[in-house]
Amino acid sequence: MADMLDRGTHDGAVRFGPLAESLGLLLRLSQLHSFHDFYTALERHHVRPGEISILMMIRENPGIRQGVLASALMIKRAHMAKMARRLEDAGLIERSVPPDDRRAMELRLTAQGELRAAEMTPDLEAHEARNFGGLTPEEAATLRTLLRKYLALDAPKED
Amino acid sequence: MADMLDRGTHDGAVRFGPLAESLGLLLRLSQLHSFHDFYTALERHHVRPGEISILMMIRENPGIRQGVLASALMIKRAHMAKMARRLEDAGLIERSVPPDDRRAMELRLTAQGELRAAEMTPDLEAHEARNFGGLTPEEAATLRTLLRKYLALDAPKED
DNA sequence: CGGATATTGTCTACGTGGAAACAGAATTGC
DNA sequence: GCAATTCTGTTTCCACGTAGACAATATCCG
Repeated sequence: MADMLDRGTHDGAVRFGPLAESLGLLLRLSQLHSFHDFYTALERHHVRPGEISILMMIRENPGIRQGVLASALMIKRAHMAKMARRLEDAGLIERSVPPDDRRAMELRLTAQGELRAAEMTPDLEAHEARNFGGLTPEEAATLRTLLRKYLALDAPKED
Repeated sequence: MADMLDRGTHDGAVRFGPLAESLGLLLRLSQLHSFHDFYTALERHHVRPGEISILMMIRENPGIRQGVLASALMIKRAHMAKMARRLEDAGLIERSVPPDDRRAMELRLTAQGELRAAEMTPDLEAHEARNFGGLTPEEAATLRTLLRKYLALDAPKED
């Protein structure tokens, strides 16, 4: 093994330079890292990763409208429309037009959707318990808190 | 009109429930939030977001091979091949086959690529300085440190 | 009321990124 | 040396997600 001069010849020896301080890149790489683990942990439920969060959100917010859910998950309405249609075709959610606004589309879980969501929950929690990467559980908790604050998400308002 | 990060744009705020504790979703939302800001800050350079990190990485690691760069940025070789081709066509990078391994492809910035990278650097740094979201600079520094540790980017990994 | 504007979901075209198969080159085993 | 295997980049096809235009509905204002 030579000295450290031959960087760039192996995976672990690449210099990130200023990019190592880029929050955007760090978030991107972390998201990819977490996503890969997430996908392998839940693939056996035959539900796409993006659809999982939709199911869980509808379970927490029955009757939520597509656009509201889309902006909560930071995806576009066009994409939400496709996924909602697919989940409806799969029999997991039900879409209904509310009488007070016939443009809108309210989303609710079907019985089958509830079952699927309940089936996924343990795997989700197990994934969360393992998804610390190189962090201690305390550091992971700090990380979550910081991310929620970064997103200005910490406003758990109760009705 | 919702200009800020108010996911509860209606009377009832959207409840994230257990997903508010999901590191994967928090990372995903944070990455999307950062990405949007990143894109608007650098779109005038006419370089795609994914290509910016490639240019910066090549600048830090001249002669790096496509596959090594791909795994460092956690993207697939197939995709790296396309982007490298596009950057070569744009005259920003130069691709050369090293004599010791004629399968490989070494990447370097052209003079034009160096210029473009130098042009982008101030905007990148300005973006980093503004991209704290709801965090204080100290919290942002902690967040970066935690993300690097999560990715095991600080500790040099040996086989 | 009736026209102008905004909102909601949807559709089409496009860009981004991956999976799998492939060709060429390097390495290993015989 | 030669076949088999492995590694590198590439190609093709496909899934995910967005941008922009659209129709239908709701709201605002004269």
